Amino acid sequence: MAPERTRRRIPDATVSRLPVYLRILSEQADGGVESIASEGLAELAGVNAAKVRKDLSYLGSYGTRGVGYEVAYLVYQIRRELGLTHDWPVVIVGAGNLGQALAGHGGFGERGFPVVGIVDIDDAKVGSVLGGTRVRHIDELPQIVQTRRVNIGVIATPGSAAQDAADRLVKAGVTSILNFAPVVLSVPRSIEVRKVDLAVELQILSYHEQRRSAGAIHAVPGSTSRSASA
Amino acid sequence: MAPERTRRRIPDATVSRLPVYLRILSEQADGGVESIASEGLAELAGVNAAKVRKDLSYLGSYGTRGVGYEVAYLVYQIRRELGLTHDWPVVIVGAGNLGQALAGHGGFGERGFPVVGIVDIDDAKVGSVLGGTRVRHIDELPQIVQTRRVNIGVIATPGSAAQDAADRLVKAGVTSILNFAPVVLSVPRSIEVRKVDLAVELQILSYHEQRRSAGAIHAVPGSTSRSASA
DNA sequence: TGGGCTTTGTGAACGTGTGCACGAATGCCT
DNA sequence: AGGCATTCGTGCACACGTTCACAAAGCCCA
Repeated sequence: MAPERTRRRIPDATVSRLPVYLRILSEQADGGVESIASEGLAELAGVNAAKVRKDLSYLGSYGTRGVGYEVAYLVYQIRRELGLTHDWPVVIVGAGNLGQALAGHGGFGERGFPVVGIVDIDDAKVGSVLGGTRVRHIDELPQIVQTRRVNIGVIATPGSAAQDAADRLVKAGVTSILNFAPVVLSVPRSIEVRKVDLAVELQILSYHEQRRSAGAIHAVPGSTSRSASA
Repeated sequence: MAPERTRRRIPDATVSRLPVYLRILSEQADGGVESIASEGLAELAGVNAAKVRKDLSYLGSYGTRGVGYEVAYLVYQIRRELGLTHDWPVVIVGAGNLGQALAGHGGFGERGFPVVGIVDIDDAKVGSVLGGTRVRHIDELPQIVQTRRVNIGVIATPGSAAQDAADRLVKAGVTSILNFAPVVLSVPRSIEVRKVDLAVELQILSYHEQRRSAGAIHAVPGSTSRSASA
């Protein structure tokens, strides 16, 4: 008895590219560009032009044939679709190296994700100030989440503490989690989890390096062409 | 016998899961587990058992029917396939917030990716010590890459400096890049690039949150089941 | 006004990834 | 030794994602 989809479902692959388009289009808008063709956007995004058109078509038909897309309007539509018309406060769990870097980074708030709380389980870390936010004890998590209406939590703890952090976030009412710990989290299915794992990324690169040195006695021929311009 | 000299190509999706299996299997080995079935590994990795078997089958047939996989041997095989039989030194470009966190993280070296250099373009940052490594000027990059035989570079600069960092890394001889800057890099096709973009991840979560609040007036029914055990 | 040029939007073909279902292989028990 | 329970390896069908190719739709200019 699934209720009718009020809105078209956008494919995951497209959703993951929309933020890239959005950033590029915003830059173009700042640079005074008013209109852009799928070809141009594709080059800047490093993808195929047909893919750009198909991706944008999921938002509706906002292009003009023979002309292209109006940058400002496209920015507005993508922002609306991604839910970026208002800020999403986030709370960071873990005030170690990574938590500090994330909080101090600044890019969060500027991009619509203000850090409204940092918590740690270690009393020694509580009280210090990171990026304008005081570190509080993890027991205060429910209060922070509820008073600041936080939906998104960031786990920046060591792997050993990540599952506990996730449990606490879920219990406090967070419904989306960005996990930097190298652990497969176990959470209710209704919770959206995304994982960023540096070790995995490096190991994937390692695979390709290994493959390169194993197979390629003769080097890849003339591959100096560039995929996109700066 | 060594039948095929041409190494089977492993699908990208599989390559990205092998590091996860590897971590889990290593933990199991440390815990004294000697044998594991695809079902068990699948649960720990949060994936389908058939997928695990298919993934592992690309390495060759290292399981025993009716029994499962020998953990230690599987660890060895995955490490070999991923090229983790030796260390891969990495160099970090950018000694800002993120670069400092990465260098100080420690997880790099432990996992076979020792940080053998950190460089920055800002003289003010040169000379300070991060995670046991002294920050050097970016002009020294070629020397570091060559003397330490570095294949992998990490870009931890602001977006505005990322393309320059990439150009310098490529020129210095690096062939794989892990990019944390929110920029689509333009590099020769022969260079392997992986991108980690916090803003993109948060915006994807935002999309799902927005969708949740837009469509679901009535909440999803009883979805408290867990996908995997801790 | 009409022809030509440009660029979108999308059907269709192709490629990649996922998951089921089942034969084949192996160990264990009687 | 033979039968049974278990688990791997994989063929197959389906879902998802990518790319091509082209008609439709718009602008510009003579």
